[in-house]
Amino acid sequence: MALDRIDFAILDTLQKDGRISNSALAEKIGLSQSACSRRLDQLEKSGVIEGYHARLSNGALGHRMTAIVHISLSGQFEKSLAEFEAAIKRCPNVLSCHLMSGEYDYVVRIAAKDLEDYERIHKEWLTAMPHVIKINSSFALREVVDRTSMGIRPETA
Amino acid sequence: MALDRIDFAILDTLQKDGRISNSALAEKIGLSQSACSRRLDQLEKSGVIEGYHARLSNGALGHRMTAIVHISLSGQFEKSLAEFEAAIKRCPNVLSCHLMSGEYDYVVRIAAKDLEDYERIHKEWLTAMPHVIKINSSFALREVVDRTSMGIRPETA
DNA sequence: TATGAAAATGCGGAACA
DNA sequence: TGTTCCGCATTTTCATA
Repeated sequence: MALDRIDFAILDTLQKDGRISNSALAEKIGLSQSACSRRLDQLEKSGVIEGYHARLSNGALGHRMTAIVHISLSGQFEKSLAEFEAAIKRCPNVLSCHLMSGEYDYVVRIAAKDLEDYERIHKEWLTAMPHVIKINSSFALREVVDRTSMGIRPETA
Repeated sequence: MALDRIDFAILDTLQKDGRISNSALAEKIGLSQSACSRRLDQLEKSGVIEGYHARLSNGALGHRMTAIVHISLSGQFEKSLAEFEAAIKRCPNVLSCHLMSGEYDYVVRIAAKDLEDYERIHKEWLTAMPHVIKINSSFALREVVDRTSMGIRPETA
């Protein structure tokens, strides 16, 4: 799907305010309401927009600690990977998880209330996952940036 | 702010569908439209809901590669950290960045079109940031989980 | 531009301390 | 008796054909 600068403007706006009304969006980017609505439909149907989500404050919900955990499995067979991934998806404290090249198999970001809570998660979830042989935990002192998608650069929008 | 199970149900729903209408939300959680709207206002004003965002497909926008980069600075003075963080915030390819305890100072997640694009980002952005003395890049083979906030567990909602 | 749907707001009433 | 929250009705705003 080919995107033009108006599409990028729509994406940029919706990335910053996912609940903006169609009429406000149309006015902001200088399009009629109907044209704006049609483009939005296209962007959603084509999969460029995957969904809309409320961003909740982990802190306000009592989760003030972020851990970044490097995990290795005992083997890299696809079956082992699939079993581990199914398990990690079930853990509600997992914010992100990537299968990696390099020294460790997975990098996992975890939200916890505090160190005690992290200990629980480590014990009840991480060490209980199938095929895990090595777990290396680091803790975030500060969150500097956190977004799900790349910023739309002004020069492309 | 004290949250009850109705609040958790609202948060859970909005996390999954950030553009749901107030009336649909009210019906889903079994509340009148006005009561629902008031609670939502409160959740927004109190900071539990930080915002609403469209989730864009990095793939559909041409960014098919995710790198996880560990970065060390030459000193951990607050001034050095602040200068580095100001610089990293300016890079549009940065998805997340955390100041860490442990061996490396920062863990940074980066979106790139391909390896060539990553080389450019590495050269133009990462090595150009102030106080950086060590950069260690790993590449994601697969994204298993990616969310900004913790899942609301059914038993709490 | 028109029509119906949805959101904001004000008011009354119930539950509870 | 004061506070908090629900629900209904009105007004205004918005989505969509």
